[in-house]
Amino acid sequence: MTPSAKVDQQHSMEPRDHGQHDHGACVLSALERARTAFGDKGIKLTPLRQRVFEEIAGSHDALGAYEVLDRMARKSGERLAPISVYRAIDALLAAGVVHRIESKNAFFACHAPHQGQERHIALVCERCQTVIEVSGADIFAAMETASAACGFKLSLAVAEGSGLCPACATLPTIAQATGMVTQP
Amino acid sequence: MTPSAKVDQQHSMEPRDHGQHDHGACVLSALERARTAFGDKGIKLTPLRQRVFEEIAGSHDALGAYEVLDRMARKSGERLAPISVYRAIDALLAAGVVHRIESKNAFFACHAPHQGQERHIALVCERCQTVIEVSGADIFAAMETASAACGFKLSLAVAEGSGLCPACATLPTIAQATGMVTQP
DNA sequence: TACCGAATGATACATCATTGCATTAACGGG
DNA sequence: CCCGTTAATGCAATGATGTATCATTCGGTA
Repeated sequence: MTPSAKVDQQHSMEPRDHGQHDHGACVLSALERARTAFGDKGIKLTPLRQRVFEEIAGSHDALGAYEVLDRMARKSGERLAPISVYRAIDALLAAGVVHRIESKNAFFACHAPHQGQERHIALVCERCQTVIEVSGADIFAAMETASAACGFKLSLAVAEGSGLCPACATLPTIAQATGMVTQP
Repeated sequence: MTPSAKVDQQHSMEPRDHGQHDHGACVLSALERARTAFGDKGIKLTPLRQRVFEEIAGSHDALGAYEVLDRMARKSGERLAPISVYRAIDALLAAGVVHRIESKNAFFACHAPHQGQERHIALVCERCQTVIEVSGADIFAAMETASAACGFKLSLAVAEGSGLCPACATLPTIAQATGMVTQP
């Protein structure tokens, strides 16, 4: 991790990088974990799937399928059919290297592997869009308890949140401080 | 779905009826609560909003916006524009008399009011589609705890589940074993 | 009356996701 | 090596969900 990181500036649209973060290295390690996951599950990490994964992992955001499509088209000049991206995403979901955020119809890459069987929940920053995952064992246990208490046999649980990530939460609220909001 | 079928069991116009359940009365009381909720919040329960609410409340399912649209069109012969339904639903959401299920892009009516500030979670039956709500205080508390533990300032939490409702969970499973099509 | 704002209507478009079928790549057995 | 099977991809169309924009109506009210 060289502190003199050559920062990838090509994604001019993202307000990424509060805090410094070796993005290249982080994507590479994600890719390495993906290879392992695919290997373990006996699914093939094809070039297309890898490209899609890199696109998703290369943003810490949750990306919609069409956003992935757009970004890949911008890079390669060739626009895939939506179904191709969806199929690739299906494989990535099956391998467990990306997850879906139901409340956003979008997908994000695990950047920390889920060791063991522990369930996690996704937290989406409303300001910088970054997605982080936190352990959700207690949450899912509580959902199970609440369901069982009324006789409901829970088979699938969804839990996700949005708000401000640690970095954004501690930021001074510039707009308010400078009074620059034009309309109340 | 076969359009030829006279009886579209799942989405035909009414009676559901696991156990006995006075549907008319239940919709009326939902409507009464809706009136109160709209009054309390200073929002108007217009005829259109009421029609949409009746459609949603008249099913214990979660309905998609287009499903509401279809049902209303079948009844009145006039097909609204999608936006009209979405606007009505927005008002119903604002009044708190319907909720959205993120994982289904669908909406359902509260059939038991949320007394006090208590948060609830929706549980959707995979067999009969009925939605029930259960208290989710522990769940949301756990989400808050998990978020706070990593410095995330949670402002919106989504938790929902699917599985088998009490009625369906206790049904003999023979039907599944024999591959028979079953009805709620 | 004239005006204002909220609600609705109407058209179009944007976004999310799948179906069906044709084509190509990958791989193992003759 | 060829062939057959299966997985993966390409391609066109369509379904499903949701929004932007602008026009119109309607109820209150100054």
